[in-house]
Amino acid sequence: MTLSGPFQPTEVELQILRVLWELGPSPVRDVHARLNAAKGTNYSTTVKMLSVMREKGLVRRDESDSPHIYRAAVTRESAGKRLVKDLVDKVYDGAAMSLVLHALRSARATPDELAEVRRMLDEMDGQ
Amino acid sequence: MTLSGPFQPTEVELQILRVLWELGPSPVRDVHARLNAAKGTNYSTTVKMLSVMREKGLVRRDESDSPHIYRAAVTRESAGKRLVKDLVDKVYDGAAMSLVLHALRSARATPDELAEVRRMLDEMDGQ
DNA sequence: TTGACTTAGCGAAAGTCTTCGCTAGGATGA
DNA sequence: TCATCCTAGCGAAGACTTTCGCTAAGTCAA
Repeated sequence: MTLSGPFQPTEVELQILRVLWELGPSPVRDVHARLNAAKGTNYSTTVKMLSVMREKGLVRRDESDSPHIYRAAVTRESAGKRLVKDLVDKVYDGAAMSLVLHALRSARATPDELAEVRRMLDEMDGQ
Repeated sequence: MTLSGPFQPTEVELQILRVLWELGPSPVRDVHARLNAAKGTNYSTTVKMLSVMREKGLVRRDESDSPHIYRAAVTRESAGKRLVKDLVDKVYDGAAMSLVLHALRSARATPDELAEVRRMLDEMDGQ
C-alpha cells in the first residue's frame, strides 16, 4: 500500500483525526482526553489507535519532545474530498449533484455561506 | 435495535442496496450476477448477505414467488441523507456547507443541475 | 424414479477493527 | 534509593463483517 493509497480512515480513526484537526499537534494525553470524554476510551486504546494510524500513514509524530507529539498527516480537506467521492460513488452512482442537493437540504447555512456557494456556481457557469 | 434505528449499511451492504435501487425488486440470482461480476463473489455469500440485511431491516423479500424477490427497504434518498449527515458530522463538524463546496468542486454538473442548485439557494434565501 | 440444476440456509472460518491487560522505561519527589 | 506517576508498546481478546463449504429442498425433464 503506497503512501498516497486509498486509505479510508475507519470510524475511530476519523474521530481521532478530527481531534487532531481541531487541536492541532498534540500529545496522546490530549487526544485521549477527548476520546475518553466522548466514549470512555481507555488510554491504552488511544495509544494503540495512534500507533495503527501511524503505520497507515494517517498521523505522524515528533519524538524529539518527551511526550511525543502527534499530528494529522492528512488534511481535513483531502480526507473530506476522498470521503465525498466515495459516498458519491457508493450511493449516488457518481451523481455528485444529488449529494449536493441532499447536503444543502440538510444544511442550516448562513447567508455568507450561501453567497459562497453562489460564487462557486458562477465560476462553474463561466467555464 | 429498533426498526428505524441508526443502521449504517456496511460496504457490501451498500453495494447490494445499489444493485437493488438500480434493478428494482430482484431475485438473488440477479443481485448475485452483479456482485459476482464486480468482485467474484460466491453465490452463497450473496444469499448470506441478503439474509443478514433482512435481519437488519435493510431489505425485504416477497416469498410468494418461487425465486424469492428481494427489494430495498430503504430508499436511496434516506440512506444517502443519513450518510451525508454522518459524513458532515464526522469530518466537517456539522458544517454541511463545507461538504457542499467539496462536492460541487468535484462534480461535473450540467447547466440544468446547476440551475436546480440555484433554485434551491433561492428557496433557502427566502426563509 | 433418477439425475441435473436452482434456490435457500446454517454454521463456522477468515478478515478487519477496536479494545484493553500487562509490562516496562523514564521522570520526579520524598 | 524507592515509590509513584506518566508514557509507550505488545499481543491477544472481542466484536463485527464478509466469505464460503456443505447440506437439503424444490423443479423439471428423461
